[in-house]
Amino acid sequence: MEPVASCTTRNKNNNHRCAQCSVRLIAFCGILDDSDIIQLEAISKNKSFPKGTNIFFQGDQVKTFFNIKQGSIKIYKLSHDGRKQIVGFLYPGDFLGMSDQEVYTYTAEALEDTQLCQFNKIVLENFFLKFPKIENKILNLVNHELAVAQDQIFLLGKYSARERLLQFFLNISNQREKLGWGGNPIRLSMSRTDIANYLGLTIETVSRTLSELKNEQIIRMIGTHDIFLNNKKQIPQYLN
Amino acid sequence: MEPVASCTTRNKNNNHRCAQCSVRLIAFCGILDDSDIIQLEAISKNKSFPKGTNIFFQGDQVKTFFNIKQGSIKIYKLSHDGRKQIVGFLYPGDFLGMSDQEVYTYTAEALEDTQLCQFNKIVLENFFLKFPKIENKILNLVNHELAVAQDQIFLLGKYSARERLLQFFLNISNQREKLGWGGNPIRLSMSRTDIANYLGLTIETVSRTLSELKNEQIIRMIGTHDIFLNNKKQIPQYLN
DNA sequence: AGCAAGAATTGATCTAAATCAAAATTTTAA
DNA sequence: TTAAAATTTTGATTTAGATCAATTCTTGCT
Repeated sequence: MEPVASCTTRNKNNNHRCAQCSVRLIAFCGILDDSDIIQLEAISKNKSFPKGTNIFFQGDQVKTFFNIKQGSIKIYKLSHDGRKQIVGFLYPGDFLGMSDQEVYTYTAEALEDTQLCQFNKIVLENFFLKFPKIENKILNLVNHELAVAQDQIFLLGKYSARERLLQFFLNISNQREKLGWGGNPIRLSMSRTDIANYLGLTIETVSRTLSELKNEQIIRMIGTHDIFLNNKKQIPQYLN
Repeated sequence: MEPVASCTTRNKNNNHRCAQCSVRLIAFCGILDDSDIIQLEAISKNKSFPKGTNIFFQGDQVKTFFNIKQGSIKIYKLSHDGRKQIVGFLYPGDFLGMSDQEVYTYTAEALEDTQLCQFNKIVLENFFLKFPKIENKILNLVNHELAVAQDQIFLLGKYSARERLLQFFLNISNQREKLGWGGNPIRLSMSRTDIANYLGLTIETVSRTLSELKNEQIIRMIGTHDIFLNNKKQIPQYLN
């Protein structure tokens, strides 16, 4: 085989990546059928972000949208005086980068090596005109993000430290199930510092509460980042 | 004049209510021009909700969407064990009733006598197909709601009681300015109980903190529901 | 106008989680 | 493989805001 043929083969495979994509069923692109998705593929680009790298910064001009294929991301806001608050964790299938302004309203950072599908904002917005279904699906996803944010407001306004952690684990577990990656253990891709920040607590409180939950056999841990929910069905009771 | 003519006149006026509507400039319908808005008018209905009445309940099937014309609304979630958390206040121009599910994920209640513009969900969704601009504008509004919710997460996660109240007043003040109803005083249409609930505090803490802010001349109050920000530009400093 | 009933304020005490401090464990890198 | 750095856990103490408890102030209502 000559190099050109090999290159063609590579491109061919690349041209079918959407059809084979593991998150297609839950991501916005899933609304398109096999024949239409080829057109979306043509305007998308694969991007890799190693652990700890920033995907964009709060205040940057919005020029690109992303679809998460693999990995996980934290999004956080900084206040004028430097306080930081994580406002969400994003997982495969989530859409990232839309804003109500011309600039991103938060910073996005990869929690582990992460694969994204990248779109130029203008190009994708023009694509909406051709396939309004996509815009509708994205509206759906944004509505879901809003519901998740409102749940987090409830958690921060009304839940105790123990309830916050249990709810957090339930959320991750449910998220994994949606991806077809259900069951125990749950891998926590974020540090204790990130968990504490997200839940409006300190690392000390998180650590102490985890120790309590372990003693009471409600959870079990392997190392520091893999967690078993011993009886998931029973956990909602502990939230009351 | 005979009654029929008078009735016709009334209908005529009614048919122009969108063109004259005070919130058109900021609401989703503002994206349509005078000739198109007549069609939107035809599928909309005026509704009045007296103070304290529910517009819909968490768990109800989503059958109608609303546009707020006048008044204000609180939206809140209830947990299984009866705890309540207000997740937002809505004002003229805001779009209400969309959900990521088949059912509303929160309850909506009028804080004062409130005028809404009502749409059947299915009918409006079909309207999107004819005027995709509208769906795009609503996507914008939902993105804004999401940004507001993320700001509230920051507030609950990182701000002290005093900062929460000051930020709350700034938000209302900015909201009023957007409506062209800027300047002091700000009318608080909600009770101390609602403010406290929304800010993740107790009424006692809200009351005490208000007294402090009054003593320090940062705010001034007329009665219990009208509030002056003595130096609005300076307030962001107190947030650090 | 007067008087309940609810809403808001003020005071005293308590407590969950924060902060300060140190030890143990895990990860990284040489 | 080991040592340094970083992360996590555990302990002692403090504190902002919650809770419990009266008053005071509004606001409908007859």
